[in-house]
Amino acid sequence: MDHVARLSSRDPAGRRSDVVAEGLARLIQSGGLKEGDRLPAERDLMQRYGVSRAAIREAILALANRGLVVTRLGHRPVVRKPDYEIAIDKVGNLVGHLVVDRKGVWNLFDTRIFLEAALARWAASNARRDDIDELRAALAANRDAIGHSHDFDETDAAFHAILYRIPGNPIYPAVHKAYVEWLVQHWRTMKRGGDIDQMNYAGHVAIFDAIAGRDPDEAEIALRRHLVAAWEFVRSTFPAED
Amino acid sequence: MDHVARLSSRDPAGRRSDVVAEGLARLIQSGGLKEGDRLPAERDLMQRYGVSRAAIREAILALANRGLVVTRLGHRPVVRKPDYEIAIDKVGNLVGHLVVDRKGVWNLFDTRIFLEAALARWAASNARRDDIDELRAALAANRDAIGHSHDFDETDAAFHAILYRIPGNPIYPAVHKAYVEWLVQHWRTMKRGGDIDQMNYAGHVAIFDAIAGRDPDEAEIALRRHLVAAWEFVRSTFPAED
DNA sequence: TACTGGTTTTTGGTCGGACCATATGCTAGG
DNA sequence: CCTAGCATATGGTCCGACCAAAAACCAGTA
Repeated sequence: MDHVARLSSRDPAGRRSDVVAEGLARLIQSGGLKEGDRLPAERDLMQRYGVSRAAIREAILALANRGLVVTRLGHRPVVRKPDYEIAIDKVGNLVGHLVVDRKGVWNLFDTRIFLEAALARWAASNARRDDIDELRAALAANRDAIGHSHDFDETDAAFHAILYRIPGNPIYPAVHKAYVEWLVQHWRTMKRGGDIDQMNYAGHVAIFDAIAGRDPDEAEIALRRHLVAAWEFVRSTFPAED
Repeated sequence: MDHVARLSSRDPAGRRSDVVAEGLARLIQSGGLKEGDRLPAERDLMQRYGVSRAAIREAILALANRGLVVTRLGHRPVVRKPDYEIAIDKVGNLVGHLVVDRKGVWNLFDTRIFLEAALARWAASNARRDDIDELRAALAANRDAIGHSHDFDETDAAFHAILYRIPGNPIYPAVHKAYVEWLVQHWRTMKRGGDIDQMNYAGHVAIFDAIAGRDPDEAEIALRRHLVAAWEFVRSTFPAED
């Protein structure tokens, strides 16, 4: 009944902490520990699993690194079921380490252009009436924010976010959030005037018109043009190279 | 200035292990420790950072969980510069925890269809001569493998992999590798005969013909048809109908 | 010289106990 | 009733020790 039997001195399963982490992970995803539940104290767990507290701590740390629990000092670890956003968030700090050069950032930005172009195409073909209405509203908000850098960035991201939401797959919004987080540092540094906002807004208008006009090819073209122009600003944040 | 831990002696912004991990991570990405290098022994690090070995161990474990180092028993941790494949691999074992139900798997498979359809479209428009040749060769190998389940799976994946390689962005192959790993468990379980292979091969032929014929719309349609059919088999591995 | 085998050293993995820092809850005093 | 303060719970850190696996070393042999 108790699958967390004590670990014998000769265990084929690798590190103790891995065994504990695996057990706890299974416990969580099997529903034995629901989201928000606090898992047992370290001193309890070391008795249940028959291992030292160090092993327990390393196991919990592993879970925390995977995003399955959150740890606060003085608190028991709290279970947090992983969703796509957390998953991509976790890989985010890794990606942040490898988009340090222009090539890395371009690879990332390239996939954004590619994915978002496909999303624009999809929207042009499959967007529902209220999707279009939402885009229209976001576009209006974006226009009203021209000249106010912070607000414009907000409404800009909001407009693009709708494209990621239209297919109804929760993975896309998570990816979008990741793109914004990864790339924001590369354009937040540059000063810009209302003319740039004007240009970006015009790009949004073109995208919207194509989608509302149910023209997939034009939607893709408009979006590519818009993002390629945006890339020019991102690349300008890098020192001169090839 | 943001998430970087301050090294102030007054108020350590985080746990000691976090400070150490951050320091080592910075050391790695700054090139102080090149790929393949073995970082100092735990007993050395505890002296350098002036913290206990437990803190060092937790720091190294954190790095290992992030994929920046690999640890083997009796070995010093070996630096492994993160690449896209590792990044997605890391998020992979997380995703594996949340694609337990059909809805989760469908969300994932849906993105694959979406992305791969866009890739097929791209290939139809932008593939070079040798890309086409490679597809043709992969198609032939796939045909010859009909009836041999294992070989067919191999050549099947190889054919699709080419689509991910054509844009020349290393992120796509990494994503493909992840798809295969995440989804393989859901179709490896089902028995199938040569007729299924025949059907899948026919799908590949249709995709290739459309790409070679430079017909983006048809390429996307053919690929969607192919993968939607494949999904039917994936879904059949789930017991209850909802 | 080159190989082979075992011995010593290095190094990660584990353990137990202790102390500290913080959060929570209980309790006594206003 | 409310608040300050103490007791408790719990995570964070440290120490010193031992074990096991891998590596490094070295002597003996062919």
